[in-house]
Amino acid sequence: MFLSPRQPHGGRPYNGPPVTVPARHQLLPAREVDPRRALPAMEQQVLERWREREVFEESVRLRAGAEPWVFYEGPPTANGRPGSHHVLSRVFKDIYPRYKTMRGYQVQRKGGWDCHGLPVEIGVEKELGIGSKAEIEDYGIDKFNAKCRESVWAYLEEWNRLTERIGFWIDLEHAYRTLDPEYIESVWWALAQINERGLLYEGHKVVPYCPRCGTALSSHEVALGYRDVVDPSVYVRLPLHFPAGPLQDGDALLIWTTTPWTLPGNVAVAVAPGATYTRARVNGEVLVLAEDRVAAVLGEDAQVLERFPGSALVGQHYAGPIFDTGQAGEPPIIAGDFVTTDDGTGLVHIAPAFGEDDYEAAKANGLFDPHDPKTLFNPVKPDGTYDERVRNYAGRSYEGRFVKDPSLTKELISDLEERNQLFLKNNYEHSYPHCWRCGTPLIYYAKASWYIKTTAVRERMLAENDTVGWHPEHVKLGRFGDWLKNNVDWALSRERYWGTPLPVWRCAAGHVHVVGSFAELHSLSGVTLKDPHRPFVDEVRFPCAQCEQPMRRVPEVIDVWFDSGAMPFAQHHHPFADPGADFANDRERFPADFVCEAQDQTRGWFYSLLAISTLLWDTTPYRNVVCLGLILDADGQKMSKSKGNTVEPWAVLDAHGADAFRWYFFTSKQPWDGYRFSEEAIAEGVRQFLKQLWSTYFFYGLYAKANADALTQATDLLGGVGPRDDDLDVWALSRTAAVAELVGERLDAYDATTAGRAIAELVDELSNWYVRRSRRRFWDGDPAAFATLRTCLLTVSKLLAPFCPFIADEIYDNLDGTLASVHLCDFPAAADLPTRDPELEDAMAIARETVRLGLGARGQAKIKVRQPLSEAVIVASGRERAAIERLADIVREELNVRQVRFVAGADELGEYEVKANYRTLGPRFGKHMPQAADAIAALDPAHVAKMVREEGQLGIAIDGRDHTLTPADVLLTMRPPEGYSVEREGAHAVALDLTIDADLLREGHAREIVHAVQSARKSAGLQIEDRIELSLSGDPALVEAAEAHSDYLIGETLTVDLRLGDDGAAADMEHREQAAIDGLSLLIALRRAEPA
RNA sequence: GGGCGAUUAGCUCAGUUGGUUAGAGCGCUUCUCUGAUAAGGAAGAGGUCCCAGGUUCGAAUCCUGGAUCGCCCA
Repeated sequence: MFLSPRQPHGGRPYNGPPVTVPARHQLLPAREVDPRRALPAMEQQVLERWREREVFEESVRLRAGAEPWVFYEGPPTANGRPGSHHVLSRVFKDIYPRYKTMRGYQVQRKGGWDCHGLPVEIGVEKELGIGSKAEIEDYGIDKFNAKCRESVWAYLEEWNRLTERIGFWIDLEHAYRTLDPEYIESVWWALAQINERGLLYEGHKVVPYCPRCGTALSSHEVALGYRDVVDPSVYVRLPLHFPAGPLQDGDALLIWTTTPWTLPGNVAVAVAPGATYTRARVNGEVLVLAEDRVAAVLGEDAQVLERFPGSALVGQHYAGPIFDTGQAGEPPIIAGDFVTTDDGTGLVHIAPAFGEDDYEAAKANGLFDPHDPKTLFNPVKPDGTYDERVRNYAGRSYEGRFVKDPSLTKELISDLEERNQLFLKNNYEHSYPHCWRCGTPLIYYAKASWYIKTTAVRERMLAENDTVGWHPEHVKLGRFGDWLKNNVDWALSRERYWGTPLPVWRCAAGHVHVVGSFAELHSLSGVTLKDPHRPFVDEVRFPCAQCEQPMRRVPEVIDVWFDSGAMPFAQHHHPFADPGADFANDRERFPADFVCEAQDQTRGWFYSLLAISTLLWDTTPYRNVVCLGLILDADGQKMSKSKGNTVEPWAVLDAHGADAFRWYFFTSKQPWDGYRFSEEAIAEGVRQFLKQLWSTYFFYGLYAKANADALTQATDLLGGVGPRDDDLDVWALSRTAAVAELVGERLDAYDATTAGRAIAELVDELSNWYVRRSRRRFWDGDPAAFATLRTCLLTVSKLLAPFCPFIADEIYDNLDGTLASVHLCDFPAAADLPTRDPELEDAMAIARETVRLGLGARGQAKIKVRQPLSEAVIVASGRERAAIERLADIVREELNVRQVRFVAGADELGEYEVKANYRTLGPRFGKHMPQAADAIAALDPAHVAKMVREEGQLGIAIDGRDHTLTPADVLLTMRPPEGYSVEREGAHAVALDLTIDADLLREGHAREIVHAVQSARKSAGLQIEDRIELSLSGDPALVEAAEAHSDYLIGETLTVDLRLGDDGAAADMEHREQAAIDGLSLLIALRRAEPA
């Protein structure tokens, strides 16, 4: 039964620390409710209670042995202050685990911290006032890394505080940390596994590189250093030795470059295979270039001799190399899909060591072996100077010359000129990246780098991705699927210091050994590392198994995304802590049922998780992913510290509370669409929802206290409250059940937004309809009303628990408290919920609509609702009429009329109009729909109404053919007559009789007087249950009205002694007020009556 | 340049498989109710559903093209 305490299924009884649950009658709340309670302060108290009762721990313990539901925490870095976007992801990481726990699953939540990486290093560099790798090495890698280790935790305390404050339940005490030796060992193990499959290799990566600092720059650093510069723009002839296809003797290819220093690295020329190329004659020579570029490059006088597609050039060779570098053979023309004809000549010189497109194109055409770094032709040394191979054809060496030296550029160009290969030179102004530290122009430069051959599992990753539930759905095939389709091998290594060391050792002969555990390293070298970080690990050497030469570790550390992507197993120190475990089939640990991060993680964590798990176990590491959008400020601007438009989480929490913060994120919009964040929006949620809920809860508490005696005796309602006789009770319970079903269904679909909005709607209905219409019964102490509202509130508190865990727990604890927290309860399931009565839900909707129309009619006539009227005339028939008749009392009271009368037809109130129902007839008539609609509109509405009512069908001729229409096919609409106070909508209208006779007027006055007395009671500071002595004097009409309705007056105002028209009595009362009613004056005097 | 998403009232957002006159909240104006609610209710003002084509009896919704904004990539 719904109200009875239940054992949560799938777990043991509560056996945590002793919990004090106040002994009390169940319909009575444990504590009084403060209507103006500040929510943040309330939340602090709830937090305290959670700590005392160990509610989080217990909520997990309780489900021991139950089916696991696995959550992975994507680790944040604690070296920066947490912001609002962290609150966003953390509350979404909280709501679903809470929900699933209440559904009976066991949800372990292990926290985690990402500790390595460039952001940490940069923070330390700033702190030390240094900015280059040389300076770090001068400072000492050991000391530098020690600083990094420290600074990782700079804001740990604030992270922990914020995590607790927002109600994010996660085990921070046993959080995994990517810097721990155990974690690193698991990462090593994974790399060794990948290596055993032959998927770890050394290749090249073309990176923005500062030749002076000798360091690669991150894209962020590159963005810091763009400057407008003037570079030479040179067009170079490449003669042909053996022209073929469309090419002829004496033709030359024409290429364009703004970086002449890359020409010695040339190994090919790329063309766009689909574009049109020409042989064009200008000044007696024939040049080959894209047709689109002829006029711009050769001038208007150039003569196009022949056109052909770029593909006709592919496979031909030109005379080369451009500079004498000792390269053998003639370089080829290849296809490049990146080649455009927007600038240059449509023929692009390819130097694979100096451009990413170049590198990929050369690799794709087999111009070097990507798995053998030595085969990539790179004549530039890491210090930015040419090596001994570069010379001109006169034999002059360029060895040792710095490639960005302007005088070198001049020499290279004049060398081309001397050989008659320079076609044109001018200047080119463009934005070019420079080193943000030293100002040197950056070069794109192929660095040796370690790769994981993820392309080997690309198809597998795509197949696995297909099984993942992405939210929003479009990420699967869109952003993420697209990324996977274009997957390239994972560049794993970083030439940095603070990171998981790459466990690769190599000897002078180039033999490679990948170490997969500390034990293995010990057995090879005899060394036991206390700290596996650099520089200690760098010192470990051991003899090569093949050649006996010493093996030394390569200097790189690994990409931090590999760290975090390894968390499914590394957080458990698998396989070292659980030898022999079948991890991939361990339902308690793998795969995750749920992960949740911001959308930028598609290329970050979501990818690294999938890649690693696919490499190791051929399977996805997660089943459902929720992607969160970006938080913008109220003007749609990205939040950033420099703009000063960030919203500090603490300010929001202090002012509005965690529930309000959470509620905003859950319900203001679908989370992946991003937010326009403002405190005002959060405050609105508080007013609209949290305060309304609190106020309903307060109302319950207030009247429960006032009726404590009656409720204490009403024990029969507690065993199990079935459907009540009262329509409002049944309706409220039915609506609650309906919303509970919907909320469960939506949360199962990871749609917290729709679920939350449904809860808000329910609370609104309870507050503004159920309670509003049931006040009298609460005033009278009707236990059924209390039991109903209590059931609804408790159900709401359970539905709301995953969303707003604080207010939900406060309400539960005070109204029920059987368990130590609402978070130990089961989520309301169908079997626990009150019975649905869809017919009544429907009827109530119609009744409310009728009331709305009636109030509209009153508004038109400008007659206050307090003034009773004799009659409301309602036009309705069939289902609607039955609904309103069933709920006539509610309609009557709400409209304040003495009776409601029904008229079946329009006859008395107006006329019908008849229209076709497009929805049913459209599919039937198709193209003939307009004729059908016309024919129906031409019918006599009264006849249609009669036929529909009496026959249930209607014959009609359309285009000379007979058709039978059902009542659903026609829509009857009211048209009101002139001069009536009528509100209408659809087939439905309400008219009010506006005659106010003396009797009605007296009753209206009586109600006004009661209202005035109630205000006086309130301003006199009386409690709602206080009895009073009351004296009314003044205008005779008012006194007369009070007399005529004295029973009503006495009952409403709790008067034990009523004096009318007695000025003397008024003089004795402490509290006197002058009231004006309908322009008449009334003196109200009252005092509290002593209890008998 | 490519991929993805968004565009509906002054603002924040709903809008189910295409169906009659496109909704809510906030804000504004007027009125009103209230012994729970700095709340609620009624009425009013406020819309080329980004634009242009197309499909259809019928398009905010489906298709094509374009614009603007955002994110990611190049």
